[in-house]
Amino acid sequence: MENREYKKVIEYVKSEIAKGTLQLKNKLPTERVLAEELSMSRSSIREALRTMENMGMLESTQGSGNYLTGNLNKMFAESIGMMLLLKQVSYSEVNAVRRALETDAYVLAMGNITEEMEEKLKELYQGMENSEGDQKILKDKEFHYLIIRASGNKLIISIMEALEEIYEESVGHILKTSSKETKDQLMRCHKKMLECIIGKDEINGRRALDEHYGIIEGQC
Amino acid sequence: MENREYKKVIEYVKSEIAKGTLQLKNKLPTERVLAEELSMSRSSIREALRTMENMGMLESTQGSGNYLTGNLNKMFAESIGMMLLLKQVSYSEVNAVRRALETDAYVLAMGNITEEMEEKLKELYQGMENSEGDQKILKDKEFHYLIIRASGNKLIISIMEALEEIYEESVGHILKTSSKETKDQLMRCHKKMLECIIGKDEINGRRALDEHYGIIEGQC
DNA sequence: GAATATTTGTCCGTATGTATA
DNA sequence: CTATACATACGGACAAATATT
Repeated sequence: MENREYKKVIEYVKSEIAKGTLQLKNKLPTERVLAEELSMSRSSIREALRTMENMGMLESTQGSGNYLTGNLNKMFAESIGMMLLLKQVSYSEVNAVRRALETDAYVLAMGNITEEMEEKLKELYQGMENSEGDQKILKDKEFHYLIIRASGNKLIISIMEALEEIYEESVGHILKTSSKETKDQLMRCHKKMLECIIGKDEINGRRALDEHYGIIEGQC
Repeated sequence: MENREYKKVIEYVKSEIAKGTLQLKNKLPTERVLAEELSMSRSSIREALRTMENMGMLESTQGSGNYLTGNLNKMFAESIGMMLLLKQVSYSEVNAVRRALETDAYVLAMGNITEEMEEKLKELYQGMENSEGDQKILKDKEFHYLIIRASGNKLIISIMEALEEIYEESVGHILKTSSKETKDQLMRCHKKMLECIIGKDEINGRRALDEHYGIIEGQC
């Protein structure tokens, strides 16, 4: 069907946001009030509220009310996870998206990164070298995501954080099972990434990231 | 809340897909049967079905049933549209994601493109030169999306198609209101993109796309 | 084509758990 | 602690669209 009743509620919420009368963290009218105002049953209102909750638009708290939130990023993980489950896309294709976005983020980060961040990156890199197992994987992730966050592009950050959940087993597994040679290769990539972001060397930085993702791709 | 009843239904559907007992286009058990099997009320079942419908996982048809579909891409448009509405991300940031993904798609397309596609691209380019207004915008879009589809990466295609809806007014508007000089500049980019994809010249092809998006960005 | 059964769409009423004043 | 407001969940009823006989 196309003409769904519950879409009226979503349209209502959107218009209230557009008008400025509904803002983040604000409480929505109660279900009964919404039902009356929009001339719908509570059931239909609730179906709409559920979809919006699932989307990350709002959060419902029993006994209190429905509050506008803005956690839309979790939907990226849901959608792509479902696509993977239905085999509509492959892990390799998801990986290509990751590479494209992280490369872009890396270049953007080059222009934004502060000295504090550079120090933190060095710290994380050293941490990677001096640790093993889960600890190393954690430092690795922090290394990448510090750069991604430093890009300042909130959409890229959202998507990459969503994809992090999907990959945390898969890539983690790769890192655990790969040979020492592969691990050393990855460490050299990280070192180059670190050097190039400090030295603002975009070309070699891109190469390091490309090599990094090439190794990951090869282990899939 | 975290422990939502309706999530049981989503988990149920996911597990059926994983087991292979539920496939695309298949009909789900009726709402009443689901209610009985999962020991829930029909209302709760319906809330779950609605969220899944909204997600693009299934389609409900009155009098018939609920059928598993796989149109997850529409959720990308919804989520990003909502982020834009809430001003959590800017059009400029969305543009950066488009650039990153289209550039990746462009390079992938270089390796996949057939002679027929190249002919079609030439045709579209000529069509752009020889037309004006909405017709020109349409050819422009077709030109870009032929390349994107030629990339073969179904996730990139999904995301870009979702972003197309969001940008179709915004970019269309830019093309309508920009000066002749800007338009000529864009045409030169398209020409370079065409030449480089045929000549497998990745470096200059990337440059052409970068220039193209730089112009779009400048008009925002 | 018509009649009947099935299934989703919508609504209402009620009971319960939770948050808030 | 009490009372009120609110979301959560259930079950029943009827309408509307579809499928089946």
